[in-house]
Amino acid sequence: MGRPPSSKPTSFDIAYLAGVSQPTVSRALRGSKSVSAATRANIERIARELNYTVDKNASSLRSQRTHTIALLFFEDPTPDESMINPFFLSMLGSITRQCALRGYDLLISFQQMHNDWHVAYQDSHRSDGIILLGYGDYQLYRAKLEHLVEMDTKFVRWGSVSEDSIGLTVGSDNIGAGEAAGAHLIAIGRRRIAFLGDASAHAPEFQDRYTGLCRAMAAAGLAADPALRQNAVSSEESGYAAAKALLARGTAFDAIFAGSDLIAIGAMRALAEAKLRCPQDVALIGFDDIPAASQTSPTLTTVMQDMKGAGELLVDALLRRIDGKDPERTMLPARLIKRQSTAV
Amino acid sequence: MGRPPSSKPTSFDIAYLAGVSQPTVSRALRGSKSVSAATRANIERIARELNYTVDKNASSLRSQRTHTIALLFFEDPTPDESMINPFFLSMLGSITRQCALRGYDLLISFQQMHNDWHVAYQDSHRSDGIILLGYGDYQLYRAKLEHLVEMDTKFVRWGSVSEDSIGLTVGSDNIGAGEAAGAHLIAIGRRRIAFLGDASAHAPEFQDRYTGLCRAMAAAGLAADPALRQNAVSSEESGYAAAKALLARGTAFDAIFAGSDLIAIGAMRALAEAKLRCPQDVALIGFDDIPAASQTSPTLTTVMQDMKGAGELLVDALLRRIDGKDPERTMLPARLIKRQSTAV
DNA sequence: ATAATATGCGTATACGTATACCCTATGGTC
DNA sequence: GACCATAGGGTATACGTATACGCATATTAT
Repeated sequence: MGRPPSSKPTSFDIAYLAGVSQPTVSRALRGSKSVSAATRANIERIARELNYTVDKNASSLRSQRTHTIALLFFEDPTPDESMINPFFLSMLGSITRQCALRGYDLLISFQQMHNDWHVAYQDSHRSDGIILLGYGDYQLYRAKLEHLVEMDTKFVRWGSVSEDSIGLTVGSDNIGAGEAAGAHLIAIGRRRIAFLGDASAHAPEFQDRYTGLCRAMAAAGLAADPALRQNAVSSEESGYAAAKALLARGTAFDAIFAGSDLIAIGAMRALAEAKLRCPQDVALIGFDDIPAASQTSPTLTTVMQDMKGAGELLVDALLRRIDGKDPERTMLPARLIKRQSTAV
Repeated sequence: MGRPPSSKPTSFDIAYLAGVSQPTVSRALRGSKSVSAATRANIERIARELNYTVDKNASSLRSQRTHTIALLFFEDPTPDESMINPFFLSMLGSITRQCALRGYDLLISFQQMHNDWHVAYQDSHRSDGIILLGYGDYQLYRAKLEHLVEMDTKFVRWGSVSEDSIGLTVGSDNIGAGEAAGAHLIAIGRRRIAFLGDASAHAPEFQDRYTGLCRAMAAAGLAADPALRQNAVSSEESGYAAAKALLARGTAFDAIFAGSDLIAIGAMRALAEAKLRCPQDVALIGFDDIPAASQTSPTLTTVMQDMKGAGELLVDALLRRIDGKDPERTMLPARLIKRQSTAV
């Protein structure tokens, strides 16, 4: 048989040159121990010379393993279509790297929540598993998640770990972080601590942060005043409005713990307008440590989530799940970043 | 033959249920016109009922088309491994969306420049084409690019379009943008315009921006003074040092065009230290419109590149190249954003 | 009416790999 | 010396799809 050296080399080409059969080539390159060292070395040499690479499609088809992970971003329908939540973007780096490290390819896709992504990715053999990153409100597609579980599709998602979970969830220790934030405020002498953040089941992370705050207060013998809890979604506008509402209500407070930095920045503006000094009159803590948090005046004390660790943990957890094992760990510690807004 | 309905449905299952042969199913679902409307409708109905999706691996293997694009990020080896250049990240959104729109999957990978990515991606049939995003210095892997061309691998990269290109390049109209920046400075009465940016062939974008500036000056009957050109790489430190050097040299100037915002911000600091007012004494223009540009004091006039258009154009150009056609357009207009640093 | 198309589909096969199974030589065991 | 395990690797085949080809029937042209 003539070997046309022009076209991409296959395992047959190598087999021919090495004087063995094609399966032997496959075995040698995949590390099967039923190939002699000499044969394997020879095959590897020839493969290198020919610039041979295993055809991923054929390999995946035969083995039913793609060595690929799909990353699905979910997004609110936003006017500016090219925006991505910077918070999740920062995870992308570590996810990519962790995948590469583990020998997996990474497939990326943005999804509107109403799409049939759960069908498209479960059966088309594009990936061995799925990572879901979204805006937290998994209630909206609970049914689809349940469908994934039913079809035994492997997936992990980023979210609130303590929540009654569908499938596997990885997330920051929001309760612990909230507790640390509360403890810090108490340590600087604050007693009347307000919380700004969505109280509904649609935002379990916010719930957890509030729970942590309450826990810290309880530990200090304080009671959380329900009147000091004000709803807000994660935006500057919403934070501004929430702080305004709180002020209008007239209930006294000497600190605010905001569910996110955006909320905190909005609140900061409301405080300034009300001629309240931060931190002297009202100390302020945010969450996320977005870049703007170190640019505000005063700079914002906040909680930094370990995005690098998050990406790695998501990948690790998913790979364990794919291998039929259970992940050891799904919660990540977060770190309090102390800045001027709590420096008294 | 029994149909085990438990396992993932294949085209054979559909064929059986529809009473046709498997190839007919394939033809029907791929839109071949040699299938009757009735048969096609029936097949499509059954496919929907079974939640059937085409097995991507088998399809790609047979057709030798993956309908997947690989996006390769190149990065300087950086201590913080999870950092991604935010500039390229902002392109990711539009690239992803454009891929989805065109029915392509997107494979993402970070690469160190020394790796053998050119081998791994050209032959393993993972993708039909490659998008390369990096830090501009393609000289460093010129050989690998030539290898890609030689192997007839389809790829596009982001960079300086005017440069003597290997393969297909998409980029902003740096010359036009430089010209616009120069024209603006001249319009506000500036005559002695300094340029901060790398003059070597490693930074063709900077070269182009300078060329544009010279062109604008020439159009106004002015000559660019070579003494007012100062080397700098894209970092705040380097911009600071470059401005310092310029000031130390004592050559008079009333404006600075910086090759990037980071350089401009560094220069702004040097000006402040030298007790020079911006823009009154020295007007300043940057490039890129990074978020910080609107936070500086004074806010920074700069050039905004069309990242959304860039992503779309990269994908479009690559798909045309894959189809054997040549792209119509590879250059994107950039837009001058006027802020306080040139407001006199 | 007969030949020339076209329509709609079945038959056979290829894509490149991985694995179940089988076979042949060794070498050691009793 | 008959017996069995083991190493090393060949044979056959499956993974699920897409396409070249052929073959009827239906349609039109002549």
